[in-house]
Amino acid sequence: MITPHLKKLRQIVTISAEEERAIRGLVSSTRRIEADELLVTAGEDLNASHLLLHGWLARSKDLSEGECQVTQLHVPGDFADLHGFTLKRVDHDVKAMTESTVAIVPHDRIRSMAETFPRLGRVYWFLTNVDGSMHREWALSLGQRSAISRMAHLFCELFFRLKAVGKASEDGYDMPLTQRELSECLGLTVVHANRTIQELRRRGLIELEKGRLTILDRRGLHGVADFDAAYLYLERQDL
Amino acid sequence: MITPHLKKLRQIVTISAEEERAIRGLVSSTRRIEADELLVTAGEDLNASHLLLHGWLARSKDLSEGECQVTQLHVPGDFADLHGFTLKRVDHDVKAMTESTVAIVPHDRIRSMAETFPRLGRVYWFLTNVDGSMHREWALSLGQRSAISRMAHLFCELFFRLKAVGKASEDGYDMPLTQRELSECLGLTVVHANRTIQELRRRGLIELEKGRLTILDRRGLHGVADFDAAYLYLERQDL
DNA sequence: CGAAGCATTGAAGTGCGTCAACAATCGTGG
DNA sequence: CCACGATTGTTGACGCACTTCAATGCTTCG
Repeated sequence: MITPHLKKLRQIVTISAEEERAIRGLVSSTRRIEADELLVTAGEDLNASHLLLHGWLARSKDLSEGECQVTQLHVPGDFADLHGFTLKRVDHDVKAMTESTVAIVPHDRIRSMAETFPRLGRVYWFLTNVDGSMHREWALSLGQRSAISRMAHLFCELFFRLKAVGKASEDGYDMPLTQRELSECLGLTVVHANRTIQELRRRGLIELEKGRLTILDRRGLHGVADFDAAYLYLERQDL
Repeated sequence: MITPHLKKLRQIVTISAEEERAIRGLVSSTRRIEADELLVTAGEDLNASHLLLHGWLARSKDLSEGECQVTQLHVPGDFADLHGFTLKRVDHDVKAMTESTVAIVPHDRIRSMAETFPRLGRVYWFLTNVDGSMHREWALSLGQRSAISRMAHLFCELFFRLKAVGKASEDGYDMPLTQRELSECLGLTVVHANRTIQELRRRGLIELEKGRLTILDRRGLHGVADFDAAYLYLERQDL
């Protein structure tokens, strides 16, 4: 059930059988949510975090006038709001981009796991710090990259992250986001997101249709994006 | 010496005498660095983190063409790279905006402190999660706010953060950043940053000269910024 | 006193936004 | 199975916020 999460962890650190039991013991129950449903609302009190088992989620923030910015996307194996363990209330919404299933992880279980297995505590601290690293890369995108470079960069990031949980093939992956949702990740209008995708197609870098992204020229896409996967910290860590 | 840091912590949680000793024991030495010097370089291996005692630092990332984005500013009391404790190598530079003094905190000391005082471990985990929250707010700024709103928002954020360590007065604070550095925080060109500051002045919201920011109309500045301090998590926490 | 960095200004350009219409696709119910 | 409305994708015309380039004064400091 939490297989993608364990798969992701095991690429970073070795997990003993005992630790695996502790991790599996974190989950109290699961919950299914529909596309567009809010899983967490900004400001609400939390006593559990959500581990994504199936589907895609997004963290998003709104301005009072209604403009929406997605600050991170989540794919299976990700914790959508592990930082809620220490923050208790979170500064953003978590919404479902597709119909999804999440595992509910009560905070008191994380706490006792971290006290029993300090190394696992550091592993989960590490995961929230990788979230921070992704946020910084997105800030770099939003502040300095052009629309086409931002779009390319997002496609590259998702490719690496999905590959890490076995959800990408060599040439692409299933992409359930609409152009509106992509535009909310990239700080663009829908219209310009559309033109940007067309330009990526025209340059022969990608194909995107019927919920599937095909990367035709990975080298070229990385070039446009100025992409370097180091900020994802996918390789083995000593924690 | 680490007074601003303890002052900041004590607004969040109560610190016992024993815990205070542990915190003071984190510091192995101090280091002074000149303005514009790099304290940490993206990708280098770290075995210590840096607690800022005096001065201002910035986390910044560059594109290969040279465009620079500052992803966070640091004021006294902040850890500039506490996330390096778990990441080991960091995805950004840390550079000095002014002449500064930092305390060197070896990672093995953080580790043993977190194992001896699990609650302090959570407090420091919390601090890195607040960094994440600030990153998300900056992403919202960069993606959705106009230039003037972004600038106003940054001034508001710094006011609250400096007040928390006793470095702001009721009407403003010392602002050592040049317009170029401000523009790097906000994803603007220097020229437009200049025009944006002038517009804030013209509206009677701020004064800015000789390294001092005076907030003439806090209500008005918050309005332009669409500012809500909740994302800074400055109030008391139960950790 | 001169050089270097910083702030300011003007003029012109452009990447992306806005508005509006239409086409394609999808989900749903009859 | 088709009809229907709703959502999503696409296109064109036009506008504007911000950029670019270039020049000038202002400050600081050796």
